[in-house]
Amino acid sequence: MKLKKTSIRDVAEAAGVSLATVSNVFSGKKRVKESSERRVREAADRLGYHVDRAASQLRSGTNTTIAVLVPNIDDTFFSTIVSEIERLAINKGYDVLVASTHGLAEVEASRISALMSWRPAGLIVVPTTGVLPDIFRSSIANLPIVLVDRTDPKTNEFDTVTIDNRKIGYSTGAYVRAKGHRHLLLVASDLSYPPIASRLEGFLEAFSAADDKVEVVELGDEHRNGHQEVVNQLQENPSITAVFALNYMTTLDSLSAFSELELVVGQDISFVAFDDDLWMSARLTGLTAVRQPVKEIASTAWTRLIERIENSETKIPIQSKVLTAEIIERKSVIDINSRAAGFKETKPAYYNSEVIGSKRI
Amino acid sequence: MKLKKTSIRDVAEAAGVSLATVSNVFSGKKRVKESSERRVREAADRLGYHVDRAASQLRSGTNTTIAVLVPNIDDTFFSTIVSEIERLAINKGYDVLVASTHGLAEVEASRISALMSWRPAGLIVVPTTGVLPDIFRSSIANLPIVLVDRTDPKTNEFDTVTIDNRKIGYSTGAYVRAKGHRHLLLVASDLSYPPIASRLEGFLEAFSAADDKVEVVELGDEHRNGHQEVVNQLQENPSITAVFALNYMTTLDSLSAFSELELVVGQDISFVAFDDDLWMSARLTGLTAVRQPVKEIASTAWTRLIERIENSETKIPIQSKVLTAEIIERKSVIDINSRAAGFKETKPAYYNSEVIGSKRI
DNA sequence: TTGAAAGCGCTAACAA
DNA sequence: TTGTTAGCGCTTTCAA
Repeated sequence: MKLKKTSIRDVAEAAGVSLATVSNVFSGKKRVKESSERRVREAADRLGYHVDRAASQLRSGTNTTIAVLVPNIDDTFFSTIVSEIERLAINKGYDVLVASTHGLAEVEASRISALMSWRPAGLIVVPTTGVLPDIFRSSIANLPIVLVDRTDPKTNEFDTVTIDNRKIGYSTGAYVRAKGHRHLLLVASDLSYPPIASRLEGFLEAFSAADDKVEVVELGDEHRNGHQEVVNQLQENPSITAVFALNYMTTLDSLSAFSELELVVGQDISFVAFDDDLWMSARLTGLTAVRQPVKEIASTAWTRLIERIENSETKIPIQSKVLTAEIIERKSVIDINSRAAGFKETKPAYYNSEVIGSKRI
Repeated sequence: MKLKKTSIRDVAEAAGVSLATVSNVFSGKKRVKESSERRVREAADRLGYHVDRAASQLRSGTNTTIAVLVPNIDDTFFSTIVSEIERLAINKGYDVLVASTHGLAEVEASRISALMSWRPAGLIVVPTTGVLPDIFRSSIANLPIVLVDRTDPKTNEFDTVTIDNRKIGYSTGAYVRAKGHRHLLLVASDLSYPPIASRLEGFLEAFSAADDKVEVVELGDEHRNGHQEVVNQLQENPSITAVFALNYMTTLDSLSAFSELELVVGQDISFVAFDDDLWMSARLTGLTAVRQPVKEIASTAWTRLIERIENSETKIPIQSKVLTAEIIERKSVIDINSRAAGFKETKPAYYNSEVIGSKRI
């Protein structure tokens, strides 16, 4: 039962016009008499006709598709980027093709290859490993490409959009240190990822005085029971007063560890999370977190890409855009200075709600 | 500088074979002598050649693309579905085209239209509104389609995959009631969405005894300051002892409200969250939550779709698959019965960690 | 095992 | 304003 799909020819016949007229109605490239247009649209609707992109693209040689490759779609950071790029692209008449590597470096090359066979007008890639497959060099010559996040901004082969990881690491280090903390635990995922390494590096720069001490755990990017290692570190180093997670997954691992040790954040332990998310503020003790400007990262990447696409004749120099992350200060980092200075210790805030509380129970 | 893309012809010339041979090397549909194959692949690599899908698809009439349309990619529930479908599809040699409506019903029709022009082999749609645009009826005749989540399983036009929302609503109602709660607040997003309405309905069935009382707030699907309405309800009804959020966004709104009122979950107020997420267990008081079998939803939809695609000749009857959600019990729902019966009130668990705590500060 | 040639559905160039 | 026609890059006969 392989009934033929309706084609431009069917519509032309049904509307009593030529192929070219139908084409013009849908492409809008040439004026069509209103009455013809109406008949064409009516026939198309009735027959359920949609322009065939494959044929259109093949014939015209133009392509209004851009491809996006991310490590994981089910990671807020990446899905927000994809979502934002899609919004901007559609707005400009482009369609977006999304692929993910599911965090597998060996999948990356084959996914890129698959994307390439769509002949996209441009490519936005969040490299899974930070190292680009060689496939890029040969097949991608001359295709607009923007690399995002997990990449070295100092590369001079492609445009890049990153955040200043060293700087936000430094700022966080300085922030925590100013609050009086001197022994700290850094929870990293995979130190071989450039952004993670830079965050660490920046932090250590700010936290390098004689009496400063930093422990580092590397949990890997698979997060299998990562919190146990955090628990161990905390137990082995009772003088640790604060923890800084270097990405979202290790933020969760850290919190799990606190929960297991029955440590109250912002009371027994200070904490800085990475990648702000809605739930971090929907707590009694809001989590102080590093917020990456995700949407801005996406829009910057999009702007760079479309600029190259629309000026493919011009030689535009490679650009590396570095954006800035910020610390959203909430209540999870205690100021030890004031305590040391005899600051009057108060009960946790929610104790004041005993009245309401007891009314309810 | 419009340098021509390398085509199958270039590869054929470089390898000294015919077009057909190159085609066969990449499609694998006919045997090719090993030496020819090697020369072809070598030439292709050198020239950076990838089969042009548009041309391939146009000529062959076959299409290995499936399209997925969701309301939002940056929503864990949907992005997990997309991610899982993509994984399964690629495994079978299909490519996935993702589009989102950004929650806008009026965008839905145009997105579907755009997807259709790719001539996909099948379509998986999470309707934004629960009402399908008419476009479906005309243009989609005969195309395999599976509707997921926001749809009425009783439809007999398309295959559907949903969860038993009424049942999980009922179970939650029964659970909370068994814990002794009698006055409760339900926090809904948009009651016009079938799943939300069913959850509510099921809950009310279990919570309908003479002394039961349920307040319902509808916050809308835009979640602008939704938590304020929860705060109001809680203040107006001091006898409310438990809250059930009907979806993920209202879960966050509820928690924000508790935080604003300085109510400790699992102590001053009982709470059941919707859509389990990692952070819900990474807390001192883990959140009891309804977990939807997201991956199973995705794989079921995929299985149904591929079945139809691969048996397009056969008439398969419409199927409605209804999966079951489950309650993940943690600590956020207090058992009021035992309290009422003179249960010895204990300090919150983390008080036992004072020793560790004081060591740290 | 390979090659030659036709044609998928569309758009662009040109003619009317 | 509309119609005619060639051909985009590929796959699929069919013949060698």
